[in-house]
Amino acid sequence: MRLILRHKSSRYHHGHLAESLLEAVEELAERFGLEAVTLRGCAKLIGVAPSAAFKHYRDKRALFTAFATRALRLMAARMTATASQPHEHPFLEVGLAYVAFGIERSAMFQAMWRSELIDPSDADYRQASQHLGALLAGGFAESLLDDDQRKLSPQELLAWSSVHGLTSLFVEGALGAGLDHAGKLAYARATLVALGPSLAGETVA
Amino acid sequence: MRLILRHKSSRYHHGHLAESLLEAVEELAERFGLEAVTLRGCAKLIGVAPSAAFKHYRDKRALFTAFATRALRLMAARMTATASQPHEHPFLEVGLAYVAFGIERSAMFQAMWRSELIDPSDADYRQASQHLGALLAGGFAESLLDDDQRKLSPQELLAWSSVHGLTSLFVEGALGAGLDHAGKLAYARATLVALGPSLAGETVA
DNA sequence: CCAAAAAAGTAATCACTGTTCACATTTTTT
DNA sequence: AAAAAATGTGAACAGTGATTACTTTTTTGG
Repeated sequence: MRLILRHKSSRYHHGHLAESLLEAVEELAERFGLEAVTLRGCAKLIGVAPSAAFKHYRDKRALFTAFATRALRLMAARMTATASQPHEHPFLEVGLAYVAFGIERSAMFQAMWRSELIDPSDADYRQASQHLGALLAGGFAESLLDDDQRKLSPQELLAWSSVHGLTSLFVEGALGAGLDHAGKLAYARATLVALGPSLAGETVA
Repeated sequence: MRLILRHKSSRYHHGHLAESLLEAVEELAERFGLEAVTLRGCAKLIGVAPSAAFKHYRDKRALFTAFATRALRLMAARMTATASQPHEHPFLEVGLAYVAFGIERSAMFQAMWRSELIDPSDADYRQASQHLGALLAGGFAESLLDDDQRKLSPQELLAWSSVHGLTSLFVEGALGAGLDHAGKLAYARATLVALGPSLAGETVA
């Protein structure tokens, strides 16, 4: 990932600072961990004064909320792309897209579920999370992070939980330490295949 | 939970500072979130100078590692207690113990999986995580966080993933926002019951 | 077209954080 | 009882998020 620095040499205005800050968050989070991401660190990486960030985000939480929002949208896009193609077992492939996104962009996956860093009243964030929720409905869950969510059926929740748990264990480092990307995905596929019997006869399957 | 303050009025030595700091971490994490827990905040809550903490823990990470270690041990104890009683469906009950622990002590559950806050080379931590791993073996997983872990069977990993994912979704706030404790557990039970067909004929079931 | 307003940057400063260090007090050991 | 070890205190340090007054650039309306 290439960071957008300044447009030309030493221009006063950066031009894409809001965008660049999001990229810096991911860059630093992937390298040093989400907890280690610092507003000043992001600003320095981009080559801008720390206080410039506050012209685009009210505070650090707003920046992370925007980062989580982007994560939700990217994940949704990936699942949509997967679902739009014909597959023998749609749930399996969409579930694997969920896992793959988590493994490949672990900082984003962690950020989108770390509620302490997110402002849930943010409009963009709410919209993105509801959109992902609608997508999961096509896969295995109706409504995500919604106040008046209908109760998912046991099979739907089981499907979501399995996929989410599998991804979390990989991302948290509790699983697959010795496996490369392909190995993790193969392991995940075998696990989700084993879920088949529990979903048989469901629209989810 | 009552915090241990000072033994008598204004005694110079606290007497149980290491222990008290761990309790303070949980207290503050449950109230304000794990990210908001501060060494100085813990010290102030106990009524001690900030620098006193460093006589018992090398740094903040060491304190959190001890906290995660305690979490692993408490969870292991709870699962052991559940497994030691006769049940019609042992996996189901042990899995529900996992979920219940996460819901009731969410700060601990979050801390034990937040690898950025943990020193994985800590001897106590390693021992506790291996012990929990051994317990999961009786339930559904052989080896946790182990370098040379054998590959879990798809069914074993599926069981662990489902339980872990379910707990995570509850703890992260993505699920069950409108449910009380009993409601969440009932929801979890229904979900894990639905996993039955996938585990049929396994030692796990 | 250009002055005025808005947008987007800077530098200095604030309170708070983790951490260290020299020192004080208590407890334990010899 | 003296010495040593353990466990506390208080004052510092650099790094953090955040605010403020100010500067520079871009956009806009008569």
